[in-house]
Amino acid sequence: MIVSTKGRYALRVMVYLAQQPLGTYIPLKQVAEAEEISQKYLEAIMTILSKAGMVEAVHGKGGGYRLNRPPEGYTVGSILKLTEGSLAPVSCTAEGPAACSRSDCCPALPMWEKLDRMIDGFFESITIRDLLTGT
Amino acid sequence: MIVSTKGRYALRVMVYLAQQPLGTYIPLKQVAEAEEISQKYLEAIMTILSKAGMVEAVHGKGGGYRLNRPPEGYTVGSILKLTEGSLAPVSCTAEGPAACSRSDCCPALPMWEKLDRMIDGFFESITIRDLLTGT
DNA sequence: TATTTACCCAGTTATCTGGTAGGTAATATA
DNA sequence: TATATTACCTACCAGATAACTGGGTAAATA
Repeated sequence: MIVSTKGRYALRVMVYLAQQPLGTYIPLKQVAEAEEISQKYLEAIMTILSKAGMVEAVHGKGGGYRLNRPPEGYTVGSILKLTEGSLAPVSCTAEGPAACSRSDCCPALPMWEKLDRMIDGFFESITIRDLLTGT
Repeated sequence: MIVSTKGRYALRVMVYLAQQPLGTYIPLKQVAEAEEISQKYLEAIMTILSKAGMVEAVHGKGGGYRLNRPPEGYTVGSILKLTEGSLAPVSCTAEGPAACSRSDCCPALPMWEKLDRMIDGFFESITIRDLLTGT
């Protein structure tokens, strides 16, 4: 499994926020209820997105989260990489320092690298707007 | 991570067997030593491949494993599906009965399905021969 | 000051990964 | 026939990860 609930929840929140009136802050509680996701779990996810500058967060009453770019400004890849850490389908291509000792003679390595690039290209070619419009 | 060591070890064994003199049975011990893989762990993997008819196994002295098809007769996908169980990158497309309750309105589902088909097509288009020759 | 919100940290339960241990069954050779 | 060699079977285990939960603190507003 490449993408866990963490990344999928993040995408759902971004899509949800993209559907809200422009500029308004949406409290997490509302998102969690609408999307039927554990609010506590979402908190951790949103903090990641907030720290990375993907969303704007405002404390206190009337606060919450909102997007700071148009939906087409977010690629699915950028959100998943943040929340999942990596999208590498095999550890062979994921780790830099802890590289496989057989990497110089591994007959499968080129395949993994190709797959890696393919998956990255796939996710980078899709934006939140595409998810909204079903393109 | 889509592919764990289990699937990667299976591929390595198949490549190793493909490099041996035609028709000879190779004991697991030899494979494990040459590939530096835990023999006990490999046993479990080879039993899966053997039961599925991917390799021929012969007990006793002079026995071992050998391929029963030419290397181009094995797709990487067929081996990985056996050993990994599934290559689905998200649980959304993996489970049949335990399907997601939001699948009918999920804006991301088409994306997951497309990715699923892409990955499947990728692995099915590569054979053990391709790994051998580096094609 | 009280309430509402985001944010931080620690623990929990279940599942999966990558093994290990200790056998049994089948086959060949001496 | 005895012995060694091989595949195969069952069970267990330690560590990591996923997916939460609980109990706070900090910031902002009414």
